[in-house]
Amino acid sequence: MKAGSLYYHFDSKDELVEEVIRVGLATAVSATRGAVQVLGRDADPIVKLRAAIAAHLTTILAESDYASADLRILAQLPEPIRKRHLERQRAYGAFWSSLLQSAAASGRLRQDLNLSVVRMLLLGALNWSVEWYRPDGETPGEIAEHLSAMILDGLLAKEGVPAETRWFPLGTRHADDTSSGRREGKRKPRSARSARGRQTWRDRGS
Amino acid sequence: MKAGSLYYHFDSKDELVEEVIRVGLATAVSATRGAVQVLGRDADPIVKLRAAIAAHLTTILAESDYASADLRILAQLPEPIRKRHLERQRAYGAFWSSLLQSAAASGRLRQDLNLSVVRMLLLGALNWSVEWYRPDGETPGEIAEHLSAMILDGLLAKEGVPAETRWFPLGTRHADDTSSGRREGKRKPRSARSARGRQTWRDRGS
DNA sequence: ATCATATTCTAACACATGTTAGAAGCTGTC
DNA sequence: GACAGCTTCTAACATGTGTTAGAATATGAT
Repeated sequence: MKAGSLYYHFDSKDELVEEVIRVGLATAVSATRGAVQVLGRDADPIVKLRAAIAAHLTTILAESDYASADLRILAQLPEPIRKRHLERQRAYGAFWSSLLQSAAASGRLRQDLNLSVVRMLLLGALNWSVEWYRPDGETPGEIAEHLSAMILDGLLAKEGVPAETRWFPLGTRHADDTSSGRREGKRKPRSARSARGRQTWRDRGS
Repeated sequence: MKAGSLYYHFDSKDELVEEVIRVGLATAVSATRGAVQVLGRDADPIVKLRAAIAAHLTTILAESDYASADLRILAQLPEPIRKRHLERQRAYGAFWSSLLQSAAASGRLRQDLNLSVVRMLLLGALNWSVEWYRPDGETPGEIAEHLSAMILDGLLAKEGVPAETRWFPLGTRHADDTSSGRREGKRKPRSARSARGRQTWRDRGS
């Protein structure tokens, strides 16, 4: 299909984009909800969480290009589209919240964490995988197991853990490394350009 | 500065972009390395990890627009630039690997996880924060504490944990929800467009 | 085969974005 | 305050991208 043909189906490119991410989100929602639902109403909330993690990950990595497109472009969408989409995402976020809250209510989670932040970090670990996942590496299922292991063993309420390594304040900022080896490649010399021009700007990076 | 003036400093827009993400990466590297270095050679590897997490997060969220730009645009860079940048990132990845390996070598981490995957998931949770962080919510430091708590209490080697909730296979995919309520908004009717045209495409989303 | 309808293509257009040359405006030095 | 060198601006150009109308082609029913 050539570019122009698109306008038979959509009024504008933006409408197409919005539809793509809308379907992407819907696909992820459907897959994740479905994976949890088949477990039954009163399945272990932790098991539900694991299932949701695996389903979400599998969807964005292997099943839906729309879902991964969603994650990739969300940040640089035109404001009105972005706003509408964020609105749609709210329901999905609420679903994850409910998963976490159920787990918390069952007494299986530690009590000292803000579940909203936990949710964001959890979904972040999942979503960022579209940036590094390669089909020839670990499968989505294996990755999901890893994340579940990491996250849940941290979230599961447990006793008798040696609480030695406490939090540590931020270290001092260092100013090395910032301007790495200059690449003097094949630069066609240019009249008004001086080495100092570059230098000046670069210095702000440190 | 007007757009054209840029070309006094850079030969092309792509060169500017590459420089921005290069500085962004260098800033993150510098901050994180620095935060770990001030702890001294033989500080607790877990404490080092915590420091790295906090430093990385603070840099991308509050200190360097270049660093956050890096994360936001990396995915849709022109291939040659992207390739070079990935190459540069390798060293930073190796740094995180060494942090994890030190922790593992000290016997503080569980042995059943692939550290590469762990690293990716960890950095994913961190990096994705640029998508949702808002200055009026939790501070980068607080978020870092959350992530450290989640991640480390899962990673720290521990004994006597009731290993009840085991992994669960993916649930069946469901086909509901996918095409949510159609928005018949203010659509200017168009000659050749039929409802079925849209419908057809949409069906692929399920 | 024919026809109506659905879909795609062509070829132009408008508009946005990347780029350039040269003029103009700075800044610091003698 | 005049000069040289650095930096920015102006105003054009080139190229890329979003969009359109109408011609061309595919599809399915009769």
